[in-house]
Amino acid sequence: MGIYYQLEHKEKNTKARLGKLKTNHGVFETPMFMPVGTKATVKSLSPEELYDMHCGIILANTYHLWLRPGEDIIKKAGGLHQFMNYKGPILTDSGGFQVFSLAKNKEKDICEEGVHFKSHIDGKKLFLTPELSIEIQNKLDSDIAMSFDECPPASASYEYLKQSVERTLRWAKRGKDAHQNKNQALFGIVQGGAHKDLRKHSAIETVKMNFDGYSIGGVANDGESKEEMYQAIDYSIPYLPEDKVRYLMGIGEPLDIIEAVIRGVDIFDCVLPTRIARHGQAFTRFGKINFHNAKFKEDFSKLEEDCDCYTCKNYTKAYLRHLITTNEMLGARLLSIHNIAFLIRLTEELRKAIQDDCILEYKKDIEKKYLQKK
RNA sequence: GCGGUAUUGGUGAAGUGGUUAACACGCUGGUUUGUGGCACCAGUAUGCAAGAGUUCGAUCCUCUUAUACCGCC
Repeated sequence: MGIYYQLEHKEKNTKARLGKLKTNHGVFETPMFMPVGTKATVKSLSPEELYDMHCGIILANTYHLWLRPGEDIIKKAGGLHQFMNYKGPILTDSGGFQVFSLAKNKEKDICEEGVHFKSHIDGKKLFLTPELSIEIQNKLDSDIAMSFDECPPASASYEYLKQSVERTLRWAKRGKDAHQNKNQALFGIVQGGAHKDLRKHSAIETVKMNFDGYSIGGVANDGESKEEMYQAIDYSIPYLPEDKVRYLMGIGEPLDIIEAVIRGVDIFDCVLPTRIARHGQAFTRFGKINFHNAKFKEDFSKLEEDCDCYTCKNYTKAYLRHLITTNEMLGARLLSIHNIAFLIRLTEELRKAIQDDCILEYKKDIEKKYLQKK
């Protein structure tokens, strides 16, 4: 039955919206942050833990699962949910982003038919097409599949972006035609860099194809500025239908999430909470903190006193610093738990603020604390 | 007591009679936004055991002292 988005409330002063997304694996409220589990695992967390953290939906990656273990094995296992024992909704990214990062020579490797690139595992030559990406995702049986798009950086030339948008539209159509799995939703992706006309055109034409939801892509791949990100959102949102969910791909800095929600976005995904955790950093209300910093050596307070995550309930900063500086795997795990909990809580608070029509005040409050640095 | 060898930053250590003493680790900061990559970037000895001498110039040569290790009495 795919998915169903229900708009529940529009915030009075901004474009922020509160909604519910119904999937075959449960309902979750939006705005929502989606942790990234590229290889069918959110690094260091068990699927059960994630589920218990009220994580609405997680993301897995078509490209990585295609290479290992292969979509047929996952199909044999009974689909991605069965395979990884995750009860909640799962979205699969199409591999479009990996194409961007793995195709060496863009001109040569990206052609109308699809993309040539080399496996990051063994260097084997691979060819991914919109049809193949969708076919793989059909087999993975995620709740939401993503269209296979080209994901150029906003810094690309206008001419390049213009052609890229057209190609992504053609690929979207091909993917939609190839989509077979009736239980799986399919999202379209709006591209066009930070150009008003390209975003508008991309959005309008993508919406014409009538996808189950819409994404804004190309804002988190190669040093896009905040300004470019906001433009990409603002130029796309007006052309997206109200009754479909909106997903901003790759964004996860707390303040960026707030800005994007205010501009009308519903869902986010980002590797940041788990990646910075592995590098010893944690989100807090008072900004990001770095456990490599010597000042935590004898700090026996909790990471965040008012956070109810497993890490904050049980461990001190001094211990977390010790785990991080000694490169113990528990350190990365405990910080990942906290960082994901932090972003989930942030979206919870945003939903409350939308409900109460006070998201601008909420933003001001959070910004003041977040930027002051402890 | 006599001989030999050694003594370079927090650590392990390169090195040369001549502008800013290599490298690694550690340490101190920072970066990370649809995850190939627990990664990347930056800073970190005004000084080469101490003192004196030779020299235009010494961490590198000479002497004295200290310390360590190895022999011998």
